[in-house]
Amino acid sequence: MIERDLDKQLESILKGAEDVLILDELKTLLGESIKHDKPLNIKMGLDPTAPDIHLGHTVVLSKLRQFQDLGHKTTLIIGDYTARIGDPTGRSVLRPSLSPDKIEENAKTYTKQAFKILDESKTTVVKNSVWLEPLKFSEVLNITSRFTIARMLERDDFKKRFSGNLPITIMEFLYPLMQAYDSVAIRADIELGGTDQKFNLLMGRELQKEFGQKPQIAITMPILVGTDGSQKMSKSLGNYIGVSESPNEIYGKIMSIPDEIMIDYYNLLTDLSKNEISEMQNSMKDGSLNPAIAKRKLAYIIVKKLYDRNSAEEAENNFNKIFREKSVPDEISEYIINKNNYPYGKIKIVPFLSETKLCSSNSEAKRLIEQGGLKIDGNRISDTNFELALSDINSKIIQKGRRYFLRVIVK
RNA sequence: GGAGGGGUGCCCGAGUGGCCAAAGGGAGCAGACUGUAAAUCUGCCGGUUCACGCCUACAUAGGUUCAAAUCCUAUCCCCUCCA
Repeated sequence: MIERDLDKQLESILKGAEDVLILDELKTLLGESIKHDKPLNIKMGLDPTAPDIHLGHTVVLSKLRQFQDLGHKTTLIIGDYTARIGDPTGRSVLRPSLSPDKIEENAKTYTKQAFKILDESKTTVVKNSVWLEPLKFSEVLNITSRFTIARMLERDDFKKRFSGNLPITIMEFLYPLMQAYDSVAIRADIELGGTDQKFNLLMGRELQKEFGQKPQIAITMPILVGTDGSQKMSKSLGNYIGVSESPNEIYGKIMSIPDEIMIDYYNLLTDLSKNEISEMQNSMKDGSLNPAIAKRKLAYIIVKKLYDRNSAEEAENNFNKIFREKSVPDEISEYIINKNNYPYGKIKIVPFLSETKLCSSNSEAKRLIEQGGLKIDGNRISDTNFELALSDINSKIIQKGRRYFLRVIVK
């Protein structure tokens, strides 16, 4: 069922969006859709170039989800064919191409993870190899004849590479056209993407016109900044939060983002209304709301979104235990010692730490102790020659720094 | 086909015969501080050794030298320009 209230639809659609091309067309389209009770076809593409998706991807996915909640039809395109080329967007160098096997594998985990955000029952998933693979060369020529090099070079990244004498392959030129053809193939009414996708989304409009279709509306979403607070979230920069990471991990990583980007996260990743968010922003500014509290709430919301209420609560408790009360989490992984391996009943601490993988080498273990980062049952150990006595070590907790715990079990 | 540039530690990147386990930055780890795993400050950041040291490391394989990331040779890979 489509949401009948046009303004309500608009508010939801526009929240967080960077750009809508073209807004008036969108209004008309929504109006007609409501009038005829006919859902719109919303397109979003994902290229399975890596095995996991992260919060950055979920910005656009969440927008797609909103459309689902508004009663529209959504199509998630798995760009298995386009992934073979690799989207040149924002790239200063040629991407390495991926093997079909790898792509296939990635596609599986991608869709699975995307359903943490999307409503599976309302999503049509298709691979674009379905229509791109069988295209004849003559058809490709037909498509390519409609665009000029000059038009392609309007794109900033291509322009930079071109003028900087960096290579651009013809294949890369084809990428935007392929994505555009996806829109033709599924007769998209609206396509969603990151701001960096603007060019590609516009190509879709143009190609649809060439094929006698009504051009799609392009809605772009801002690029999410990574946990470092400065660069876009990406796996290769190591500043990402993966959607399949554990609740504790996600909660903690959110807590580690700089305060300044919190509002962005609220805007792009939560369902809070614009008003609620700006209220929060003001309270932080005038000092009535501590940023730490706002950040905890954010972390909670995101874990809840990706998992469920229970996981979010557990993650919160865990965090509080460790960092606020500086005590020990409820669940600690165990390390089992076989006492037969230690006939003298004593274990040297340094090799023990590397054996448990708490430290990656003896030197690191030694450093840790010298720097005061090791505690056993809350007592700081500062002697690198310390020895554990098997007789009283059972079920004691080894703590590295603040966040790593291990319970020792003697058997 | 020809000419040229380059491959350095987890990543980026400096280093052109000894003072180099290799500047600087980032990431990571630890400590202090904090109603945050924010910010900030401090320390650490190849392995092994109590330590002197030793071992492994600057694409790969050889060579020159008392001494090589740095010079030579071959090989592999990447990039640019001309055609």
